[in-house]
Amino acid sequence: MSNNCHGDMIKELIHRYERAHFTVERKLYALLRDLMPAELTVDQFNMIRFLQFNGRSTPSELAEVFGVGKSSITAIISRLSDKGFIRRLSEESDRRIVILTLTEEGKRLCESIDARVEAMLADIMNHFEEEEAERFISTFEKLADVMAGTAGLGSNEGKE
Amino acid sequence: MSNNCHGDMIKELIHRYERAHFTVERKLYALLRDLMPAELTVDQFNMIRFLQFNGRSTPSELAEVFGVGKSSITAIISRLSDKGFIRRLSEESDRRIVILTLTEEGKRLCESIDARVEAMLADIMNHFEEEEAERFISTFEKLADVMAGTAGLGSNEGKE
DNA sequence: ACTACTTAGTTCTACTGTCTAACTATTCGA
DNA sequence: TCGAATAGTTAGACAGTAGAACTAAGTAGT
Repeated sequence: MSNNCHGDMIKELIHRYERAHFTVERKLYALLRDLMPAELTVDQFNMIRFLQFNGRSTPSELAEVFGVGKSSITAIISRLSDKGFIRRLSEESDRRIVILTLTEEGKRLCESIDARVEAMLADIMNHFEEEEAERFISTFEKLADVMAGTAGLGSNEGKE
Repeated sequence: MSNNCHGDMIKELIHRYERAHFTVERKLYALLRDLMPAELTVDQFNMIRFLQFNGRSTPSELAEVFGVGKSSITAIISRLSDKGFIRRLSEESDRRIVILTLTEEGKRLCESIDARVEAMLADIMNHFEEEEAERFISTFEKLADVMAGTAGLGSNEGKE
């Protein structure tokens, strides 16, 4: 077993990753939560945000992207629709499909929170040299690709 | 404004970070969820895991570490205690304090899930050169330190 | 054209995690 | 000893989640 030390090395790296991940995620979530206005949760903001980038979407697509069941999406969308941030429209060509878009108020709200979120992230990022940040994010993107590729393991396929 | 391009650079990095973060977190959570046995949620596993590393803890410490209110901890601990994974004991020297430890069954369960989680993470990590992984994790740890330091902004202090 | 299957989305029910406020029990301090 | 502080729990509310049953709409086979 000449690769014993290699295995231990991996184990060590995993352990370090887990610790850092735990801290970063908890803290980031807490910071985000503090930036939310009273009428919005972090999850609701993420949904609105996706719609702002995407322009429009459907419940099925959101369920796929967010990795949750469609009934969860219905619940979130209904709350956001009640608050007047999201509009539901039927697709002309296939009336089963629901088209989701932001209302003007939704767009405004999203932009104003977005600005604060970016400022917060910029604050954090300023603790790093540009080169280190660039390298970190590049690896992070590679990780995202790997994870997206490992999709098969996600096994949310064919649900509902 | 000679640093306009610098600001844009930061903005670009932030945007890339946000996209990668979103993908990685959603996927990681989905993978984790799939590793959980029927009787445990991901959050419950995280709590058990912390106790395994820490040996023992108290509701107050858990609330601090996990960044939530003490009543949330009571709820989670009660469920885990009902299932026989966690034991509640009163501290001799100050009977207000509750000491939390894992039962033997809790330890066993944690170890078996842990093995699977590590295998899953090792799988992902094998997509990277050791040097890149090492550098990534180092920056990640630095980020964790920065976030922990930014604690003041977390504003969960003095809650309850 | 009629029937059966599929797909998109919603509704209903149940559970977990969360917060806040009110409460109990214990300790500390003046 | 009495009042304040501390540790934890309880109760009530709500968001997010899953799963099963449901509606509405489109698709295919015959």
